[in-house]
Amino acid sequence: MAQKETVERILDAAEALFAERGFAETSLRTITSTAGVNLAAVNYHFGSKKALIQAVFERFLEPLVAEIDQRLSVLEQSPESINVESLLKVLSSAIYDVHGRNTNRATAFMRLLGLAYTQSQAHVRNYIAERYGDAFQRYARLLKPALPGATDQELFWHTHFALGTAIFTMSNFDALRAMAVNDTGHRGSVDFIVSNLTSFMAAGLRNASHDGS
Amino acid sequence: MAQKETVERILDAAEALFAERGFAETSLRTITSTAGVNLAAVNYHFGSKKALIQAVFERFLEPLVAEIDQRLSVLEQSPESINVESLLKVLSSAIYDVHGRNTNRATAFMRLLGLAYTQSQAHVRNYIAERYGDAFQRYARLLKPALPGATDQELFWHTHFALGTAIFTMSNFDALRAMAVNDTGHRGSVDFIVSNLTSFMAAGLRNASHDGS
DNA sequence: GTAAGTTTCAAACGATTGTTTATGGTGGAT
DNA sequence: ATCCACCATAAACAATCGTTTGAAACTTAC
Repeated sequence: MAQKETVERILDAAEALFAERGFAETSLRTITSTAGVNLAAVNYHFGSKKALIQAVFERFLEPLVAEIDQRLSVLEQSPESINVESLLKVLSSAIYDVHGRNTNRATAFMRLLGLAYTQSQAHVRNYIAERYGDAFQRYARLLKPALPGATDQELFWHTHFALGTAIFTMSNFDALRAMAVNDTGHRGSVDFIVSNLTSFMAAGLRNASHDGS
Repeated sequence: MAQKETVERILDAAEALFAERGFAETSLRTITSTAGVNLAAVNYHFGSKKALIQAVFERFLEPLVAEIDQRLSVLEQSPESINVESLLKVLSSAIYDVHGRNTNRATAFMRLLGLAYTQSQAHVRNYIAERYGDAFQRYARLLKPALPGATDQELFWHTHFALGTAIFTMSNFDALRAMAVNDTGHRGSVDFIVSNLTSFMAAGLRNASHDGS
């Protein structure tokens, strides 16, 4: 009866529970019990809870970064098509491609990315920075000529403003959608939200530099 | 020797520690020991840890919301001057006025606001939503005519995109400035960053609706 | 000075946490 | 069948958590 490996069942349960409640708020016992495995299995297969957290991130970041890297290479082959929108599109469609139409997993992934920043788990941030710093640098190098007229200082801050917009939205995705139902009557499709988010970020990146101050 | 009341010393320590590490990651024992009070004092004066968290929020949200409310009333007296920039300016200058040039406390305040969203403490979000929902609604009602052409759905999401931009930036203010020194050689003055942040948010709010999708 | 009310204090409580141990079971190779 | 590496299991471990307790210390009022 196609029993999943213990390791994968732990990763599945941990991913969902971490996304739902955060790291500190999720105990190994709830992870192992929803995974249907023994408590000691986590420490046996991963070594520690911290290592489990990193394993969860590695499992979904690895294919995502590979996908982004490939798409950037494609984009570089026709440099005239490189602009803010196409660069942002690389990110959103990479996410979409990796997780397909499994929106549950996609939103879990988004929340995890947000938690990586906001939950003060230093080891997670260090791990991500060390492992995927190069990919980020490559992206930044491509973004720079797409925003002519911006100083290095402005480029830095505007990039992180945009990053913050995306991460905040992602990490509160479910809560925001619930509020949207209350306030507007519509939950908003993922496509609608992502498209609006991209527009917002692009407009901010483009026009912030040319404003008053 | 002007000994602060126990209650205030607990609030001071809790505010700083919560902002630094989050709620679940901060134990009552570290709070009481850095405050120099007995462990039982928290439960004696506040009743529980949850009540302490809410008290921390109440202490800094109360004067801030009052300040914002007053500034909105002033703005409403000359309706022709209501636009995206002036509405954003209300928020930034209200924060500046409440915390003065005490940037330590201002950034702690911002991180707390961010944590209220990201850390999955439902009781905190419920408390804030229930207590300050009206103030938020008032702001949204003023923002709506300042963004003509946007549907209710777009207005909701763009507002929260902008909110996310600000909260993310502020809640990682120190870390971002440290990175800025590495990447650009400049730390960036508070005025420079706030001004750029405001421009970014205004541009996003303004132009997101008129784009492709 | 005594009594009542309020705050502080050290100590303990029960519950939960991540981790470890010691025991058994399983499947494949010799 | 014997051995061995691998994995699962139940139980216990030590540490930490929020909370409670009961008595001591202090303040206030008469």
